[in-house]
Amino acid sequence: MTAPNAPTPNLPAHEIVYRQIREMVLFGELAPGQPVTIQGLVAQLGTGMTPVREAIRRLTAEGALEFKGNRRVCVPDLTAQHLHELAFARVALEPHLAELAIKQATPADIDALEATDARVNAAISAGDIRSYLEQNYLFHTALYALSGADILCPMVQGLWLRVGPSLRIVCGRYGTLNLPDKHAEAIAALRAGRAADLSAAIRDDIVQGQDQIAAALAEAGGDSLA
Amino acid sequence: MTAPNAPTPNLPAHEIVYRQIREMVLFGELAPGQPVTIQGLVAQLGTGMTPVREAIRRLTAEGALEFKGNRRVCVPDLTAQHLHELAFARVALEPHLAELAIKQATPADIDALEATDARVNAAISAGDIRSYLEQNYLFHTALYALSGADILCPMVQGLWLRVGPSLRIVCGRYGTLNLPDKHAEAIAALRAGRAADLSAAIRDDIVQGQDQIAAALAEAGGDSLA
DNA sequence: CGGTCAATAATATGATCAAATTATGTCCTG
DNA sequence: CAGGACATAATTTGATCATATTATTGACCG
Repeated sequence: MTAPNAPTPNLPAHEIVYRQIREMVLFGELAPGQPVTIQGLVAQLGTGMTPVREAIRRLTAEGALEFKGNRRVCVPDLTAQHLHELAFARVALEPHLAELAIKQATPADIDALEATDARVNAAISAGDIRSYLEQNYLFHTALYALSGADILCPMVQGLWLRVGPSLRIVCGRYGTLNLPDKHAEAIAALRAGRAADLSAAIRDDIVQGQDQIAAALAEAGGDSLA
Repeated sequence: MTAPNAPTPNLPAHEIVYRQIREMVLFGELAPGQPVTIQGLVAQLGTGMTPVREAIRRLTAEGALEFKGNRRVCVPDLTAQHLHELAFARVALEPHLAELAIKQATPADIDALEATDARVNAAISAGDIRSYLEQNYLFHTALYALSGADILCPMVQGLWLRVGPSLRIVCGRYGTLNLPDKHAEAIAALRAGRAADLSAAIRDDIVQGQDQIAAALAEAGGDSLA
């Protein structure tokens, strides 16, 4: 009855809408500072306004969207201070999740991560920004998910949700050439069971990426990347 | 037409409802594992169901409520692992916020904190659990707010939102006698400008509190406090 | 003990109301 | 006479509610 590509017809509409808008933010379809209107999303996604409202509330709570004063919602525009806070939180949490993951990872898990990293490199070579953002996100997310941390993983995903739009801007402006890639070191450490090395690789990856955004922001002058 | 106690008629209803439910969770009016129905809240709060739906989505995103499979929402029941994750995140973030706060705090700010701490102690002496939870939350929140960290502060508040219900259970079960109170040390360090001491005091406060919950959970046997 | 039916609660749509922003026109000033 | 600013009106947008639809739960009957 349903089309073959309807894997989860039981999923509520607000969940679908939430994921759609979330991907728009994560992979840069919505730029920082860009206003987001409920009715615009209703028209764009072809659904009622209640699911859209609920999705926006959720994303606002996660920091992916921001209440801009008078009932106006937009994608947040990061300041240097915000970037600093995000870097601190990421360095505090993500290496720890990686260390937890090392105890749970099976060889099959590591192979899957390596395959994802190959797609990351392919995207970098091809200069495909969208694909790079997706696969890079997938690499980190999949690694952390191995930790089985029910609370910390969603927290970290919230941090990525805040960094996403700015990362997109930086990639679009300076290309995918000198992007951070400590993934190979991370995978090697994961295979060898060297927790400290894995932790360091992830930390370096984070710091490099954040430094690039910070540099772009400093070059842009003001508080904004827009 | 409206009652005299309508101080903010301009605030949207979903915001009001959100804060009401949030306080219920934070201060233990809703117990862990307790199911939360939309219509129950509609009847209890005397509002429409749309604001209630939006508030529930927001709280679910923050981890204060949990989607329990079949479109059922309830207050999460912490396992030992979840408690461990929360303790890690709190220790990673809250002492840092305290250190940031020390640079911004004015004498008036510190006096206000001391007044709040006095109310914490009064609540402990009186055995008033609800007041203790409120004032203790207020003490930490106000301290961290001094840091001016727009991203980290809401993150930490999300952590408190998850701990709240369990803390209430523990207080109700074992009383307010041997609760952690490193607040005096924290205030002294804050006045003296000793960042390391302040950081240590906050960390000890967190660890003691979490250890109490962990002990209660271990005594209860299973994964649950309920 | 299993299956079916009814009741209940959540999901989702559309309509209505209120608020805000934008655009326009007029008046005042240089 | 021209340009800008303020006030007002209109359109756009968000908030809320009432209602219909659907799925799940629990009970009752075979």
